[in-house]
Amino acid sequence: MPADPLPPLHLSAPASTVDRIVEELRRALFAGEITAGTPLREQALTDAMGVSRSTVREALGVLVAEGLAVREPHRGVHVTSLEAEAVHDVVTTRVVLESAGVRAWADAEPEARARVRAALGAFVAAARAGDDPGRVTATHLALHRAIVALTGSSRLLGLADAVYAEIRLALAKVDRMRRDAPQQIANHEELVALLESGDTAATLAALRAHLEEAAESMLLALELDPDAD
Amino acid sequence: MPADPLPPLHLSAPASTVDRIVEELRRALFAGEITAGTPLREQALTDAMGVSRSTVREALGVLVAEGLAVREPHRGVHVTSLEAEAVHDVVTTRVVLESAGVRAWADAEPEARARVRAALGAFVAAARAGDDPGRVTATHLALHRAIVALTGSSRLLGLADAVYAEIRLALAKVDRMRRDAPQQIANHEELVALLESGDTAATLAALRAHLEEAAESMLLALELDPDAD
DNA sequence: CAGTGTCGGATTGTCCGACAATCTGACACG
DNA sequence: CGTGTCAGATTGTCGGACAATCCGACACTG
Repeated sequence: MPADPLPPLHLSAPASTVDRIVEELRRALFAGEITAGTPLREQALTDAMGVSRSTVREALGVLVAEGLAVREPHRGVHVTSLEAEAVHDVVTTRVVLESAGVRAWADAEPEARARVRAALGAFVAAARAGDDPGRVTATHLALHRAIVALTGSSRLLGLADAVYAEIRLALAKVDRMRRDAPQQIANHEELVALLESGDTAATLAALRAHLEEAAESMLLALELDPDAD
Repeated sequence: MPADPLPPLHLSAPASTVDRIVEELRRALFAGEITAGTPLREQALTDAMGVSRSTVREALGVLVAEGLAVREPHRGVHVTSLEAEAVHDVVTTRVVLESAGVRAWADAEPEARARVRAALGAFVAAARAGDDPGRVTATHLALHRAIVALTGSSRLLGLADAVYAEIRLALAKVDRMRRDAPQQIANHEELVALLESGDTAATLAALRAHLEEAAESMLLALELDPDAD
């Protein structure tokens, strides 16, 4: 008998230069060192980071694919900025995508449901601990993502990710200045409780209300935002 | 008199080289000229298409971002297998997006509703005339697109476009070999009639049935095993 | 002065050639 | 039969180059 067939192991490849550039840009974005709307010039980044323009271009492509930046032909790449109108549009989109997840709750894989519960737990823990605000935002988004994942569709999840990427920056700002963490926790706990209850209509209503309220907070955060605190 | 303030016009930028490469690769993929799992070598594509390797690399990045191909570090990019599972996934996604349009019918802008009727007319005309099969597919997709547009959300429309881009060529193949044009016309006319009737539930059911049937045709056209759950 | 044509610098899109790092398969070796 | 080694193929990154395009300033016209 062969001893152990070896447990499944996986080795993460050493980060490529492109990955490191993307990572650094992401960090600067979320830290607020690069504000919304700022153009990301290829030559400037090339000089600043000591890599070739080809590599910078590829990194910018990744950022654009993630929705954190936008590319306009012959005009360059600039950091995604949310207009008020866009915020409402995002709400409409999120309502559609996440409602699909809510409707799928009953027929969803048990693991998918378990992942929603786990995501809720992680979010509550992070929000209660009041750690790293970035971590709160990440777990918050992860919860909403898990709801979309209830549909079991990788494409829907991908579409949702595109939307989340767009609002991640604004949401991070909201989470950073939000004083009502307990209220947020309660809202999400209620949402999941409604899901578990099986009352789809009520859940949908609560979801829509929650998303619209979140949009309000985002608009507020975006407006009364001179710069550093 | 103060002439018209000019209606909103938009000009589509001429396709970049990268776009044309991506388009050509997509075509080859759906045409079966490149089978699933085939590695896409940069040098080979460079030679075959008469463009530089940098450009090919960027195009491959787009394909990977779209999920049509996979990149493994230092090993290259290879075509993902368009499994039957993917087709079902697309149906789920389309049902969610287009159902949102159906639900929005009552509250939609009158122009948006008018555009659905116009799209239906164009599709029926093209299908009846049996013209250019490409035109049939275009008007067909335009109709479904118009339904999503009922939501009034540019983002939802953008997400739908991403999905349509992925299936456009497969759908063209279906439209080309489909002998049941009259049936197709009837289906879509019924769908819009249900919309007009205001019976949302019935419309949603018809939509789902239509999309699932379309998926069957697509699987058939792609010669895939229709069984996957 | 409003509107229009023109010019130059800045920036992107694409191309080319190069090289190190890494992967793959074959082959020799114990 | 398993292991070490090596050459070729392929990718990742670099640097430089040039045309196309965009942007702002400026001169011109009526």
